[in-house]
Amino acid sequence: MMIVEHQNGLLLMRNDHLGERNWRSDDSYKFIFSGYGKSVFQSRNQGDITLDTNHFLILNPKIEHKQLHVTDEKFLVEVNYSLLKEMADQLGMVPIDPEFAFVASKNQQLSSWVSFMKTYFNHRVDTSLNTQELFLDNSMIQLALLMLQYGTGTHQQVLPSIHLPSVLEDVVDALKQSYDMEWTLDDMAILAGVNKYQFAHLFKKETGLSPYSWLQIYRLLKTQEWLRYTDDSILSIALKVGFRNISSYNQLFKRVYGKTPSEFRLSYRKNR
DNA sequence: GCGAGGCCCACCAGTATCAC
DNA sequence: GTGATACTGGTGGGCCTCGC
Repeated sequence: MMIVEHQNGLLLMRNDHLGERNWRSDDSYKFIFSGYGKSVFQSRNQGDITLDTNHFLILNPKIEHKQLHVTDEKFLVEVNYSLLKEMADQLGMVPIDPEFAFVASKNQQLSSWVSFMKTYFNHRVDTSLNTQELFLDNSMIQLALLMLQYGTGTHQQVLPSIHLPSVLEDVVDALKQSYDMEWTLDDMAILAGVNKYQFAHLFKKETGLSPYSWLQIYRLLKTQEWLRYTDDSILSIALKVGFRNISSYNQLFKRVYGKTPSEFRLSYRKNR
């Protein structure tokens, strides 16, 4: 087991005690990475989430959660609220606290960051405290930036772009252009030129989300701007982006952010 | 009374898993 | 890698509550 503490957070790698009985919650953002096989986490308000190999999850401050299962190794970084908020401000993101979506994601740059950190800490020799402090100063800033860039959340209006195989790239472009249309798995598979089983499998492997879930999350992110800056009804906003009724929109919003669209709108206006 | 939003439930499309 | 199938979760519609 290895725990490295730093003024901006904490890094933890362990191969024992991979399940937790107790609910946890504190004031930091948590970056959780699944390096070997499946990991399952549970949030008190948002249900369970499964991470496959190289998928990550970001938990917001004060989210009550516990880890149900981890394969072989737990990799977790706590990033202090103040660092992430400062980075978000410097990047000119919306003037509210970033809230990350409760979804599994995959990103090559974050996978590389984790891999580099593991190599560094597994092979360091006689590193002085000053050296380690300096290394972590920069590493935590890098992670905070990557989280804001590639973690899905309220600070974004579209899903972060990632490098995809060309067979998926065309489908994702079409979904982005026509997100308000009705799509079926068959439509997407035909566009990709593969059968729907292959397509669904590949899509999940590359993005961390199933095709339909990806589209729903994309639609949901699109609605955030309307919720913040207009007085349009929740119903009309939901219909605008392609949801067919308000109840499915409400359900998804609550599962992803732990609050309803009207609560989201209210919290933004309170903090403005 | 009316409209907006939330909750509940049955149905079915989409997803995960397993066998080949 | 592909296809079948059991399971999951999104959808649609009815009903309830709340505020105007």
